[in-house]
Parts: sequence; structure tokens; C-alpha cells
Amino acid sequence: MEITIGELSKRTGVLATTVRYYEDVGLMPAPPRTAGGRRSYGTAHVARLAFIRHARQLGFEVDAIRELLALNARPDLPCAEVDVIARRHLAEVDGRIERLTALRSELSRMVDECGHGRVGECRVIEVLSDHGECLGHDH
Amino acid sequence: MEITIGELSKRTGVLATTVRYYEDVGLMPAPPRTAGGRRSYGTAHVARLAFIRHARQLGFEVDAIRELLALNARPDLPCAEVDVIARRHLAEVDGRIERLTALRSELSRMVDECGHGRVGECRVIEVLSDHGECLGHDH
DNA sequence: CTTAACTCCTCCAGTGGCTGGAGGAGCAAG
DNA sequence: CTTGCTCCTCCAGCCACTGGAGGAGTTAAG
Repeated sequence: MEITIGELSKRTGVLATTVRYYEDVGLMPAPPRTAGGRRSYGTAHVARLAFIRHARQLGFEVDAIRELLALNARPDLPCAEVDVIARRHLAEVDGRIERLTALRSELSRMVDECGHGRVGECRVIEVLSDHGECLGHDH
Repeated sequence: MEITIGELSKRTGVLATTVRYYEDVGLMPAPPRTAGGRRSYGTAHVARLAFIRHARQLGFEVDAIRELLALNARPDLPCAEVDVIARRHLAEVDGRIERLTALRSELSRMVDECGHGRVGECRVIEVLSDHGECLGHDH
């Protein structure tokens, strides 16, 4: 099976330009070329790119994906490291959710208090102008 | 009151480099300069920068802040537009939280199922390799 | 008055993770 | 043979900064 970058793109949902970018940054290997100089991919490339795409969709950073790919290539190793990477990422996602939730409550309080009058008396503007108006001062 | 960019930075918690950046992109006005060519700020600048900083902390994009600042300068206008910007942003934050929460559950399921054996049998790697393993297929 | 330490100045490059365009060449169908 | 598509490389831009180089102004101590 020899497919073009366009076909690879269709099968994985990753843009051809992004595939070339992944090659540049070392996530994807440089594939063999046809006589005309075009990239020629096989099933292994499809699987690897699907892995990368899925990991990106789950929010893993490119560096983490590099580590995961390296581990994936060594199935005999204990998977403790994989676990560490995934848990680290989970903790980061938890942190992001927490921060966004706090922010959301600040925002919604702000919006609720807007009396729909003039800008001069708008609570949204007031709250933005004065951090002291916030319930949580941590942001 | 005439303060330097460093003092402005201290009072607002915004880096001096970032203040100059805000000037470049038109969020902050170009202030008067001293004889030696240094920027000289006053109380209005401090207030404006505090407003910007707070809005950024609440996740407003620079474009939205530009709009909010323009509205802030027109206290006689009805605050409907302010409301629209804030609600739009709130909706976006809600969307982000939703997506992150879905992602979090996928991640935590993945981590929970890891049997701490070899990479070859690791569920984390398997799930990443096969999108079909996910409960939510929307990401 | 000099010197050292500090802040400030401008300009430019880099971050992450792509995305898009210019300008040119390969390739399949009519 | 030509049309239209895909592909190639290289480079610039996105967002919102951040940091460094290299130079000049400023302040306090000696």
C-alpha cells in the first residue's frame, strides 16, 4: 500500500500541511519518495498519525506525544512512564477546568449584575476596572 | 504624578515589555516622554492598564478588550454592547469547560484502566492508538 | 567628578501548533 | 496538448506575549 500525503490526510483527518509540519518537528518520520519527489506513505504511517491526532485531540502536547511514541515503540518496557505522562496531563486538565470554572463564576456574576442601563453604571465595566470587586482574588 | 514604566509595572503587575507591547497594538496610548526619552505615565494610565490586566485574567481577548475600552470611554451609551461582549465570552468559556470536562473523563478512564504492566498491553497506549475505544467520538 | 549599578530605550527573534500563500513542478483525464 | 488537480519547498502570519542584544539615561556612593 502506497498512499500520497493527500490520501493520508483524508484517512486521518490531519491536513497535509500539518503532516509536513509533524515531519519537520520529528513526530512523523521522513517517508520514502516517489520518482517525482512526492511523499509515499504506508499503513504504519497511517497508524502513527492517527495516534498523534488522537493524542492532540486529548490535549497532549507535542513533547508528551514524542515521549508516548517512543514508549509505544518499546512494548517490553513497564508502562509506568506512560502512566506518569497520562496522569501528569490529567492533573493539568484538572487545573485548567478549575481555573476556568472560577473564572466562569466571576463572569456570570458580572453579567447577572448588569442592569442594562448606561455604560457609566454598568457592573461589567466596574468589575473589570476594580479587581477588588471579585470574589476570588486569586486570578 | 509621573511614573516610569517600571513603577507602572509594579503597580499593575504587568511586565514593562508587555506594556510596550500593549502600546504597539493600540491597547495603551503612547504616553508623553521625559527629556531623556523615557515613557512617563499618570493615574489614568494605571487605571487603564489595571482594566486591561483584569480583563485578560478573565480571559477576554485583546480585540474584546479594545471594544470594552472604547465603550468605557462612552459612559452615556446604553450598556447593551458591553453585555453582548461579556455574554459571548461567557458562552465561550462554557464551551471550553464542556470540552475539557469530556476530555478529562476520557483521560481518567484511560488512566484507570492501565494495569501497570508492560507498554505492550497498556490501555493508555491502546486508547490513543484507536479512537474507536473512546466513549465520546466527538473530539 | 567618576564609576558602578540599575533602569530604560529600540529592534528583532522565539514560543506552540499549526495554517495559508507564492511560485513552481508532477500527474491523470479528456 | 492542455486543463485542472495535487504536490513540492520556502516563507510569513496567527495569538499574546517574552526575552535578549546592544546601547543610552539615571541615580547613589565613593
